[in-house]
Amino acid sequence: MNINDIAALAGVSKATVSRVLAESPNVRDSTRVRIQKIIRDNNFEPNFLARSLSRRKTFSVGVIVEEMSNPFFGSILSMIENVLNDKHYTMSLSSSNWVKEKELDAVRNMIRNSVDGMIVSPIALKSETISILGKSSMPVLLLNNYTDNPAFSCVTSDNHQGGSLVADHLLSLPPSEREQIIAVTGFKHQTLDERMDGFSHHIKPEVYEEINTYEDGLNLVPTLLTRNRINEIKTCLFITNDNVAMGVQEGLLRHEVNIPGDVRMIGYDNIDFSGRCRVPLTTIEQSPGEMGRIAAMEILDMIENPEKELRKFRLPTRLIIRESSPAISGE
Amino acid sequence: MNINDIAALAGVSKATVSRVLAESPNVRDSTRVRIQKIIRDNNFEPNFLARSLSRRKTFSVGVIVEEMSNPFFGSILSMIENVLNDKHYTMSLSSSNWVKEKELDAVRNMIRNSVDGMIVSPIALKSETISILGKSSMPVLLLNNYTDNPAFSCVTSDNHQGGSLVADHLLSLPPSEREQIIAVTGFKHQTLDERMDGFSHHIKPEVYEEINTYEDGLNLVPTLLTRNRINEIKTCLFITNDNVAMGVQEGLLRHEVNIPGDVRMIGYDNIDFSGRCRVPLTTIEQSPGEMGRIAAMEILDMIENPEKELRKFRLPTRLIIRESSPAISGE
DNA sequence: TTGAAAGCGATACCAT
DNA sequence: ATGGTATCGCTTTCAA
Repeated sequence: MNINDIAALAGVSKATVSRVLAESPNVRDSTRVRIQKIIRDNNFEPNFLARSLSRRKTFSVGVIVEEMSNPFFGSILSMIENVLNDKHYTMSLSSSNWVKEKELDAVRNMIRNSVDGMIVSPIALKSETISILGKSSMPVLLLNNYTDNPAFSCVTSDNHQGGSLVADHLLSLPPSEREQIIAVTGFKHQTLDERMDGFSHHIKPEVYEEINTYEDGLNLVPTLLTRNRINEIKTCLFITNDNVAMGVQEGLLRHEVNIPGDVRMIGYDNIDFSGRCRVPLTTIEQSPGEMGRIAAMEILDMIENPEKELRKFRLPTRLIIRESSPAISGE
Repeated sequence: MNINDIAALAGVSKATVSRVLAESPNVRDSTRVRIQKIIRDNNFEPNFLARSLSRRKTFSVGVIVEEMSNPFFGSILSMIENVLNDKHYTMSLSSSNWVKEKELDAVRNMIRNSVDGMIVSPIALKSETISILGKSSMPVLLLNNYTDNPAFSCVTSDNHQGGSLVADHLLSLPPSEREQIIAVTGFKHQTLDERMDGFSHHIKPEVYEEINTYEDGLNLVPTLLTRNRINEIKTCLFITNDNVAMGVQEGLLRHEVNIPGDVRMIGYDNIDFSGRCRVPLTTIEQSPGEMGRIAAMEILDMIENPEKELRKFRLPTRLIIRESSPAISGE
């Protein structure tokens, strides 16, 4: 069943049916109604491939994230999808799973599928992906990454500020509460670098890197005990990811380290469970939903106003104080 | 830049270029190599809209779930996407957010976009969505819902078995450990009905319904205390959803109810944090990743073998015993 | 091994 | 207000 069949049934040309489909006013009311009835009766749905090919517009937006089972991205994606759907756009979703070849394939695929624009959370900024996207004439918005490159709009959380909020919090404590400061972070990624950067501005912590998962966090604890003697020296732990922080907390509790008595902990992300774990976590809140909303609105704006100048958004973060590191006014 | 341009540059017809694109063997090696070089040099990517229109095949699968920020669906979606990508298919994703009109719109949209098949986790089985899908000739796989309707393949978790595993666990306890049994469940949905069904087969619990969120769980506790006197009568609580169970647990702990001393708790889902909360939760494990994997494999199989008969998968569940309701051999 | 030409299912311009 | 037709970019027969 296609537009020709409908035209034949209605005894008109397919041009007229097309006009009805496009809700053009240039159709006599009586014919419009007649055609609409035939369309409904036959459950006819226009073929968007053909329409897109002809219109050179797909009403679809490609979205690429590093991983989609991560609740942080889940919130972002959910919001992106809602906004796109409201505006009658479709979301085409891929995840790179942190491998650059997959990311590049995903980009190529979206180009081949003629998406109207892309929202990409790139693994890294120096990459073939970014260079291809930069050359393409397609509207591209970078999520979770900031670049000066004028080819891209950006929506990120202000990670630098987040890190410095943590530093401020620690510096507000009496020195006896922070005899030793240790930072735990994951693999090289702009977001984490910025968090560490903001944090290290006034503080020079010892740093553990490449601690990426809950299990990594759990396994780090023996090292912290023997190498850093955290049960003897009053320690503050800044962990740049709540999920990892959960692992560390579990490890500490298993070794009967008192939180926050012996060790203070500050995480990052404010995932649902950071407020619900054994010792609720002081952490930095981001706004994934808001990031998704702005990203989606912005890419649609870029698609519909190609000449508009690109914008860079940096969303503010907020320190959430909980039991794992309560506030103490520092005399 | 399109296939004609490439053809012109290579001094051949577009038919030949098309053959090269399709990796047809019927092209002289020398011309193939020459054309490939030109394609690469010009960063030419074939237009899949045109290809799909001509081939009547999009290599895309539509996926509709109730909500995507839910980690259960996150795991499913992530696996579906991986499998699809491996086979060079694309995932087009929508969420209904539990509203039927959105679900129906999503289905219509996917039909218009000529997806090769659909995986849908429907809000309900009696609905216009299902009736439209049933009539369509497109391969459709129902996720998280079982139906005898031969038009659909199904991939579900064996919720009935899950519920009865919980019942078996409780019945294995000495009667003094279960003076009172209460079930807490959410809104009407096949998965929850089946869990309750399997559970209630040998047990007739008092049931609280429409308890859907963490907060709902938290707020239920006062009622449990006053109405069911759970701090006086040794109570077993079956909560058909771990997230809600977390809320109930938090509420109980705030009221200084001892778990499992005064009240035993059993949840359902085995989400990441059910093993990490204050009193680790005895629960039923599903395999969302496995569900996603099977669903994706099956829909691809259906797409590529349209005549094959449809299958219904019911994945087994497993009882995970943790502190919130430890095992006791019931004398 | 290659090319010419007829689709695929819409849109949109130009007539009438 | 309506119809005829070229067009979007590619695939696929049929001939040569």
